[in-house]
Amino acid sequence: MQLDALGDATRRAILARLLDGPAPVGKLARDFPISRPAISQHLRVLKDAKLVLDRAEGTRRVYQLNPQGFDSLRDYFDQFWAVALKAFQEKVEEESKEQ
Amino acid sequence: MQLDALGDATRRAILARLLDGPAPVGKLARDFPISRPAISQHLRVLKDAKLVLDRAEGTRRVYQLNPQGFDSLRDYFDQFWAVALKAFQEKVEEESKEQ
DNA sequence: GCCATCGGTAAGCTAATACTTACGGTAAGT
DNA sequence: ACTTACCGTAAGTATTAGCTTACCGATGGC
Repeated sequence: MQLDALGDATRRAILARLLDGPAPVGKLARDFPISRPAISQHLRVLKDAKLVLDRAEGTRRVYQLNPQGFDSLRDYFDQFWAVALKAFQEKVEEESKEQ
Repeated sequence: MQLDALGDATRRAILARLLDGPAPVGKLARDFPISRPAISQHLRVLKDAKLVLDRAEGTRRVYQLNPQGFDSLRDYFDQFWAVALKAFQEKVEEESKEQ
């Protein structure tokens, strides 16, 4: 589930960083106060969640956002949201009936 | 941040349960395989994240979804999504240029 | 007033997870 | 071929987070 991967502030920061464009692991590591292996581990979680994808580029490994994971997350969220909105609406109607 | 609260499967299940309507703590606890205090603790996290709100009802404490948290979460997500989409688009354009 | 129900919180345990250092393997440059 | 740069993974540690039991206060019914 994508939300498990998003439950960590560092991973969200990495994703935010990738909004500026693809970046290799080393560059990301330099931008963050934690070690390169730590970044690698976060990237693996994000990759498993399909939130990022990677490609080899010479000796570097470039990571970028993966639309797929965000799509399915959006679907999940929209669906939840639709049901919730309906529930709120019904509640409001009920309350106005009680008046 | 709401995403920290959503990073736990049990809390997501509690929220999904609350889609069916408001419920007191005890009822929620009976619907889940964990103890009542555990539910209470999850509810506190959800409340801090403004994803649920609670009201006293006699000796019971009834919890329900809080639109506020979902709104701000949606804003955050939409904003991220907009930037990401733009990034993808620019990348596609760049690639077609390179052809 | 007394007892039962309900729920929040504290304390403590355990398991998960985020981090570090150390190592190894691959690609590029000289 | 040798060296350098880059990165993933394994192993170990420490912090965090979720859970349980135990306790306490508050409300409501008798």
